[in-house]
Amino acid sequence: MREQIRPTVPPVRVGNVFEETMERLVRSIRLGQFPPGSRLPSERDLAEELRVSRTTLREALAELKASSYVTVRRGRYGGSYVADALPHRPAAPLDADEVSDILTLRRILEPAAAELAAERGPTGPQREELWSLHVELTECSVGQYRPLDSRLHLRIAELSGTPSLLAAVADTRARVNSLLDRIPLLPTNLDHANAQHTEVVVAILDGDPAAARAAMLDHLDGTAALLRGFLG
Amino acid sequence: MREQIRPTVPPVRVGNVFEETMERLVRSIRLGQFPPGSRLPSERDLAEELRVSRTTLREALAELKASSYVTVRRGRYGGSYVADALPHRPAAPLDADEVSDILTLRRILEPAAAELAAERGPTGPQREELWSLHVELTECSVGQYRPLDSRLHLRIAELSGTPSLLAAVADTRARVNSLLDRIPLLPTNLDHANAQHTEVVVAILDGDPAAARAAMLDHLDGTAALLRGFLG
DNA sequence: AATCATTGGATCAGTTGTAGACCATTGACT
DNA sequence: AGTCAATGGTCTACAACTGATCCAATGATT
Repeated sequence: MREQIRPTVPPVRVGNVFEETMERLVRSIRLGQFPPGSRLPSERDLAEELRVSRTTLREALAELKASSYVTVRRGRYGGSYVADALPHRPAAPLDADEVSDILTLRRILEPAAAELAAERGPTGPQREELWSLHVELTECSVGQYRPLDSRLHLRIAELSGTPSLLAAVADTRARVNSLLDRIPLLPTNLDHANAQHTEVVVAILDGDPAAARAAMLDHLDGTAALLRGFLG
Repeated sequence: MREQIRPTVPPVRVGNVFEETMERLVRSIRLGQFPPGSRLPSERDLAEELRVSRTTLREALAELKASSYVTVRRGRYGGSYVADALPHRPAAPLDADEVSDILTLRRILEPAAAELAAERGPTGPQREELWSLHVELTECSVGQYRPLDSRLHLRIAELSGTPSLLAAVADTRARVNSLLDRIPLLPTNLDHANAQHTEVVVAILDGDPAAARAAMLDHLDGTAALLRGFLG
């Protein structure tokens, strides 16, 4: 008789509400969803979006403030403002299996997203925004590169017109970011990445799905090689 | 000045713990992770896996029992047993955007999973199990088809050797299932699907990635057309 | 027939998270 | 200079969830 194989059922909840909330916020900031210098929604609004009590949200915000992710100002027109340069994270050791897992999934998702974005063809304002995001990325300071890079990639995924794909890309990108935090950010690589971004963006604007996919694949394999290199 | 576009931050938690637990169990059962007739882990074990108190888990199980997903027996060697034929779900109206969203993502993930599975090449026991799952599917009763079908697809995703991909496939498959629950299960389609499954499985066993991807794509587009047809 | 480990069933004190009201502060606007 | 709406800061009563203990039932094993 065949041995009964039962994949484990993943936990309903990881950590408590406070921890999850905290993680969500850090993630959103590192993904460039709230770019450096921008303002978070008011506590009341954010709590509602996250479906969390304001009390709990405030605990998380206090933690973010303590780790200097944000600065908080009171009064009307006050709020929580994202720091201009994000704090460094404690570097955990790289696990080869995890690296391979993340990179494999990303290699499936992002080229498909770029391809779909090119197929759909962005509207006028979307075209301008996509290009300006790219330009902003080439001009920003090194300390702001990662979140703005993520923001560009997420915007492309959004242009695929497939919300679930965007969510999946955001998930993997958050994980990739935590890997990238463990290796240095070299100017040479940035130039290379910027050139590749140009290719991807142009292909999307040209409505050339195959080129968009190919350029994205090329781009991803670049950083993938970089990451694998740091595994020894 | 460019209008500030801020994608919404998804909720930290959807529903309360009870509802989430309940949903997880229903999902696992409908995905064939606990096939018809099989036994769930003991309440203590399940609660631990789901990271939920036994109290809450029991509330969810009580609900499952009430909707005749499971039958419960007391005493040693007792436990919760999955029903032989799963209950029908209330049919919500099909939303065209949601259908397209799910099908698009699935079309990205599952062919990639099949391709990777073929590339890797299953080990001896895995080969036998994969084939026997397929055979089981061709021989089962109509009431058991959906969960066993899902189980086969998940097993293929698992053979990709990429845990995150498996998780993503499971997610989309759960959503596809909820769509499929709204359209009838025609014997003609089943025969067709079984033939396509054969192609996919054979390609994987042959270690032919391109064929595996192509066969899976073909298979998915079949049911996709079916679903789109029911949108009018 | 008796044993007993394992399972579901029930209860309760303690902790975590929520909802809402209210206060304190700020700065654009009049 | 004064107003006031929106924001962060604080507190409290309430609900949800936990974890721990104990009870009741079952059936393979002896």
